Amino acid sequence: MYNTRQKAMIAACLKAHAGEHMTADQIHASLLQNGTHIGLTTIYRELDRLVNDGSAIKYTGLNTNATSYQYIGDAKEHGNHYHLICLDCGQLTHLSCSIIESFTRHIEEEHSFLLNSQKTVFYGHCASCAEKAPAK
Amino acid sequence: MYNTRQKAMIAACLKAHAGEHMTADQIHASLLQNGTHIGLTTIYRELDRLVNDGSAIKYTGLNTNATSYQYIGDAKEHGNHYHLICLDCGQLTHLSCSIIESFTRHIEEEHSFLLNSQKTVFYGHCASCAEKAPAK
DNA sequence: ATGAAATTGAAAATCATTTTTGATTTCAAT
DNA sequence: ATTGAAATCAAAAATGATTTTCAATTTCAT
Repeated sequence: MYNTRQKAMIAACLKAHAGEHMTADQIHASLLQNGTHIGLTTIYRELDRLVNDGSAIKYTGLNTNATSYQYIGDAKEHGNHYHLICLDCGQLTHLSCSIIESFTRHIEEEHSFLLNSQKTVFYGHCASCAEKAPAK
Repeated sequence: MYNTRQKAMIAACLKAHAGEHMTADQIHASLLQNGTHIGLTTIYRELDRLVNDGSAIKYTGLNTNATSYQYIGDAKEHGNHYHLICLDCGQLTHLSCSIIESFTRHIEEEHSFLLNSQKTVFYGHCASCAEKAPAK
């Protein structure tokens, strides 16, 4: 795998926005603002690679219809943690808690299923959004 | 909301395939085989309604790129349960287990997040697929 | 039976993503 | 440094799932 300016820039852009998730288009636009033009095709290709690496998560079907991506750290360091996404505001929270291990183990031992923490995303409502919209 | 033949047939088709998930196209084709032609537009519209009702789940980004739907029971009876999907074979399992409540409560009390069991899907590997492909 | 409101569905539009293709870049070997 | 094969890039065209439009049809409360 060759190292290219494009790969570096795309990864850098995602890292720079580590708190948010971005669509391929947004990354494209953001890079343009910094004077760097990279083909959308390349951005899609590279995002796929980052997701496979485990360096980014891919979100489909959030409030919008466009797929978005978020940086979650270099391939190695992502321990066993999950992500919570608010269905209203889209805010993402990292869930790092000892309960994960016991839960994962239970699912594995009692239900014969190996959870994938990278592909699984918990959807729901964050505290502030849950207040606004009364329980349904 | 008016009752129509189309609504009935689409729901019936999903129920008839309760174990699997189907794309809009597959439903369209399946109905055709039974001699019923219903516009794709209508099928999409109706599927959205079923999902909002909580009578069906919508899956995006499984192995494929097409969205698929699965019947999960009438609006009322879907208690607090989750769904496990195997990333390899696509098999869906219902997770009804007391651990859900304690897990949900923990997330709510300790992490201020209200999980939505309809929107959240656990991805991973079922027992038989996990065997075939050694742990990665 | 009547008609307003809801629904249907064909055709056209949308739009994110993928494919194609040919040019360009990387980097290991010389 | 030069070379060249493998990898990568990116514009344009294609794809294909989903949505929108809108006129015709159907439902059901009155």
